[in-house]
Formats: sequence, structure tokens, C-alpha cells
Amino acid sequence: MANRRKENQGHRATSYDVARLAGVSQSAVSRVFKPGASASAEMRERVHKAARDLGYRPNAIARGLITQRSNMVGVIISRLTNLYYPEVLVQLTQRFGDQGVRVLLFALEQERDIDDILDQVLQYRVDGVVTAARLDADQLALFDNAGIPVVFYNRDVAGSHVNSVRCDQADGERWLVERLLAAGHRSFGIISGPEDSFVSNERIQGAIQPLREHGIEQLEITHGDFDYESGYAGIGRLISAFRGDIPDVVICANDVTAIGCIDGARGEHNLSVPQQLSVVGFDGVGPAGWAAYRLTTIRQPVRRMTESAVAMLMDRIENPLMTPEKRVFAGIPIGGDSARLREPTLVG
Amino acid sequence: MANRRKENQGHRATSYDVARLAGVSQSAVSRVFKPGASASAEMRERVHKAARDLGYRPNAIARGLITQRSNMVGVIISRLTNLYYPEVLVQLTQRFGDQGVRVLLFALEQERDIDDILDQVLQYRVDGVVTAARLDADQLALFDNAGIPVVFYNRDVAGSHVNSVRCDQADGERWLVERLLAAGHRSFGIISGPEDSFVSNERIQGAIQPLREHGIEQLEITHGDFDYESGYAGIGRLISAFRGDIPDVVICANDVTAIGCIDGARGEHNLSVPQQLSVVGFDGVGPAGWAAYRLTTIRQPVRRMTESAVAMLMDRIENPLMTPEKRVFAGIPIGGDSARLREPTLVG
DNA sequence: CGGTTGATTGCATTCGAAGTCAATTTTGCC
DNA sequence: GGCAAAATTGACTTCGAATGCAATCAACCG
Repeated sequence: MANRRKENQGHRATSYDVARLAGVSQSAVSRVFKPGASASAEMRERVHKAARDLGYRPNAIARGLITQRSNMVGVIISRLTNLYYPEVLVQLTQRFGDQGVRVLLFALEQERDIDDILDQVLQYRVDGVVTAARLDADQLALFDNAGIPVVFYNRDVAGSHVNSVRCDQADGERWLVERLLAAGHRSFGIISGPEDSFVSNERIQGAIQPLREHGIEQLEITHGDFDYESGYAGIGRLISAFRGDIPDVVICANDVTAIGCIDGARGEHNLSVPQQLSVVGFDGVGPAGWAAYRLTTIRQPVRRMTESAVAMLMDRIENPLMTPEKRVFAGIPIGGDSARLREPTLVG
Repeated sequence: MANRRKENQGHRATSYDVARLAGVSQSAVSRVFKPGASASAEMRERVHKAARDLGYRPNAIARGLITQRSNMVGVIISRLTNLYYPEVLVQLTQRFGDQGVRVLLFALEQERDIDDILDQVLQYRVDGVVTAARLDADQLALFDNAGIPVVFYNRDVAGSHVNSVRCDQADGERWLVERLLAAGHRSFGIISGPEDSFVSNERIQGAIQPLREHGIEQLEITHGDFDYESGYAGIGRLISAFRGDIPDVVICANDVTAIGCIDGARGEHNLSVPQQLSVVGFDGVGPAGWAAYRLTTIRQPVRRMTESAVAMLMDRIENPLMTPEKRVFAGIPIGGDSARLREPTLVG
């Protein structure tokens, strides 16, 4: 009994085992499991039966070695705990899965871990990479030299010919700002993300520029970290920066910060949102829609973006000489209830 | 130029290339990259230099084939969009990473996708599996026969000798119920998860049992799906079930449901929480701590649980004959503000 | 019926690194 | 200096599947 068990455990059936049992050659087994290869009906049946009896499954590792295709892609994500990324990750995983490709996950706690991570990604001979973490030109070159296509997700490398899928964040912010201005807001607070965050900078610059264009002078910025605490504490710092005055609106680097900001405004400063303070976010994560917040925000079209990222990467993998392409998606404005977007109606 | 580029791309350096450039044998290169193997200082240096010049990195796929160790583990997660899992996933990924092991991610949208998924997991010859999705005895046997250790996360297979890491959910619920009873609550509503969810059943049974023991009769249950909507709509269904009365407390299958329940109670039924209605959740996710909710809940000790899961799986991988072990962790009660846990003080 | 075509099948090689074994060199010690 | 022990190194084989090529076989045509 114990022996029987042990045997099974130690020995996983190989194509040779199947071949022997079915009385055919190893090549035949290989061909039966390769869709579209030439094999007679009788052969197929015998091999399949033997394979079933032995519990045989082709070894993806061995296959990867000979075909030079691991059928794995690396997905590099930083700050996964952000509410926005899990959704992206799930969708990528499922869509790649539909194409027969597996996701090897690399999660950075600190952006500085990245060099070790890249080394690992390269060792595993992934067929491609989707990165939602910053890569500099040298790091990108590693993949270029190895012939591994890379798709940037909501990021880009300046002046470099790489694939990227992005949400037009500047445009989204501009939409918000235009509407806020039209509704009469004149003093603006901003709670940004980390100073070195590409995503944050793009959003914040996208907000600041139209504000400048409209000659807005009452503008204060405080730095945050994309999290709830940043918003909760940030509103306090902004009020100080305005010398006790309250800005008309706070633009937050993302939804979670905006939610923190709303809670802070209500709980710590006794402000009602949006009557006394408008707050806007960015992302369109689940909690943004919760009744307690109903954020005014810009939703990223995650579905289409992940679809695009997968399609783009698969294309590049099939055809490495294809010219890199950048796709930009418009964000979807969500009216919500956390900001006044219309001119105050004058009640007679 | 184009040629140069092409060459680089097509040809990734192998240990033979390095060996040739360094004027040594391929075995030598292999040994230099294997920690603890015998090689002279001079040899190490020459090989490292050649490797650096060629941008050589050992091919993890080839290594996996010969060593019979892929250094990858499969992580199977369902309902990743739940707020609770991303945290678990990040921690698992990082902790495995610290042990030099990569995570191959499998995300199920539907629990029924699982058979295809398992097939994939087996093909990739992962060294082990952590699953937060249900596996039945047959499915588990697949891994057993292949000699691949499995650790269940917050799940278990009845009567089966498998490793598992769990939070004692029944005990957590019991704690909540005892306190709620002590504080004078007498009528209970429950918003469960899906009927076929192991996690939900464990929690709900854990709540119902002490209620029975205390002879509570006012008890209604409605089914949900672990999401915000379930809570938001669920409170309405409970109020109907109580014929317009309002239960003293609603026990929710998880935090997100509890949050929905609070929003529904406040927004749709004009109830104040916790004054008129106590609501409790389970998990201790980030939003549970947000000022708008301050949930009374049980936090899972994710850190220790993931640590344990990784340690356990690595142990089994190193020593396959080790007896499977089950570790149960106590949940951490979070007082919060969404339920009255003390007897009402009588003000004179 | 001979010859041609096309499908099927097996043999042998290949992918890249690891590890066994034996040959060689170095080291240590009296 | 000489010999045993230890360290270093290389040749060769191995892991499991895929594939080019040649051999075999069946089908088909005039």
C-alpha cells in the first residue's frame, strides 16, 4: 500500500510512459497532444486512453524549453494593496488565461525592489511583460535585449518606443476642473500622490494646467500616498495652508484619498460635502460608488484597457517586429454627489 | 544596425556561450551560479565577467526541467475582487519571493472553471499549491498523485489529511454573538454569503449556534454574495422578514456586506447605526476602519496566516513525507462603532 | 497494375542547465 | 621532498517534449 502510494507520488508519467503503454513512439504522443498535428484517429484514441490511465499531462516546462515559449507572462505590480489594482490583475489573469497564457506575478512592496524582480522575470523566460511599475530606460533595455516585449500599464517611458495602455488622466482631470470652474469654484486644494509617482504627476499636472489657464490663484498642494490616511490628514493641512479658510474644492490623486478627505472633512472639520466642500477623486473603484460617498470621479475603463493590454502583448509576442503602439483611453466621468458641478441655482 | 539588434534579440546567452567566452566548461558555469558549489576564486571571476558581458542569466525553465523543481507555486484564488484577497495575495507573493519561489496566479471567475485551471496547474509542474478555492476530494487526489503538496487557505477538505491555514471563524462569530447578547440584543438578522461558500457557512454556523444555545428565537437569514449590494439590499429583506420590525443587530458574512448594510440602513431606512441597529462584519479589511463605518468586526491575522501558509508549504516541498498539519488562528476582535457591545448605561 | 501523392509514423536530435564521475591540480602534513 | 587528502575541473549524460527528416503505408489515378 505505502509502496504503491509512494510510486505514484514519485513518478509522474512522461510521454515515454504513455508511448510504451500505447505501443507507439514518443513522437506520436507529442503529436497527439499538439493541436493540428498529423495523427490517425486510431492512434489518437490509443494515446488518449493510455494518457488517461496514467494520468499523463504534458510537462509545460519541458515544452517551454524546446519551443522557446514558456506561455507565461510576467505581471509586475506595485502597491497592489491599492484598491484599483486587484481588478486589473484579475482581468489580466483571466484574459491571458483565455489565450492559454499563465501569469507569473511580481508584486513590489517598494519600488526599489525592482532590480531583483527584473532579474527573476528574465530568468523565467516569460514571453512578455505587463508592468504597472516604473521602469527606467536601462531596465527597459534588459527586456529589449532579451527580445521580451513589454506593455506599460498607465505608465510610459519618455521618448521610448514601447507599447503602452493608458487612461488619459490629464484629460480626465481637465474635465473635472472645467466643470468645477463652471460651477463657480475658485479656491482649489490638491492632495497628490507620492512625488515620484508617474500616475500622480500626470493627474496633478492635468489639473493644475487648466487652473493656471483660468488664472486661478488660490491653489495649495499637499502630498499624500494614495491612501485613506493621506486624504484624512491632507484636508487638515490644506485648511492650514489656506489660513483657516476652506477651499471650495479638493482634488485628490485617487479615489481612496478622496474618500479619506471626505471622512476627514466631515469628521474633523465638521464640513458637509458637497455643500461646503467639493471633493473629487480618480479611478472609479468600487467604494467610490458607496452611498456614504458617491464620489465625483473619473472611472478608468479597466475592461477595455486590460483587453487592449493583453491583445497588444500577444500581438507583439507573435510578431516581434511589429511597431510598438500606444493606446490611450478616455476616462468615464462619474457625476456622483461629492462635488457641485452645476452653477448654484438661484432660488427666488 | 538592424542586424545587430536582431541578433541580440534572437539569441539569449546560454551557459555554453559564457563558457566559451570565459574559456571554461559549461559545467563550470553552472557551478559558479549554484550557491555553495565548488569553484576557485579565479574561475568565479572569469565566469562572472563573461556572464556580465553577455548579459547571461540562468534559464529557470531549463533548470526546472533537470532539477525537477520549478521554483514556482500555484496560487488559486476565487473572487479576487473581494477586498480581502488582494492583501493575502500580495503577502503570499512577497513571502514566497523571499524564499526564491515565484507565484503562478490562477484566478477563477466562476468556481466551476476549476477543472481546467487544475489541469493547467499540473502542467506547469508547480512545486506546491495554495488554494483559497474549494477543491473536492477527487481534485485534491490529482495533486496527491502528482506528489504536489497543497495548503488550503481558510478552507479545508473534510476528513482529509491536508495542510490548512484557517482563521477560527466560528470562534470569532461566537465572540461577537456573546458580546451582542450581553449588551442586550435579542433579535438577530443575518446576511450570509453564497450558500455553497465554505467561508460563509463556517461563519454563519458559528453565529447561529450560540444564538440557539441562548434560546434566541427572533432570527432571520437572507442570502447574499459577499458584496456591497448584498448588504444594501439585504437589510431591506430582513426588515420585511421581521414584518416591518427592525432587528437589533445584523450579522454580515463579511465586512463589505456589513458596509453595504450600514449604508442601506442609513440611506433607505433612516436608521442610525449603532443606536437603532447594530451591524457586525468579518475580515477587518481596510474600509472597515474608515470613519464613516468603524465596523465592529473580527480581523483575520493575515500576516501570521500567510507566513504560516508559506512556511508550511515550503516544509512540505522540502520534505514530502511530513505529516500534513492544520493551523488555526484566532481572529482579532475590533470593537469599532457599528454595534453596541456594552449594556446600555442607565442614566439617572 | 505501376507509379504518384499525401498522410502517418518513428528515429534521432535539440532545447539549457545540473549533476555524476573520473581526471587533474592543489593543499596539507610529516 | 613525497605522499595522502581535498579541492577543482571537464566530459558526458540527463530531464521531457517537439520537430526535421526519412521511411512506411494507404489511396488514387490512368
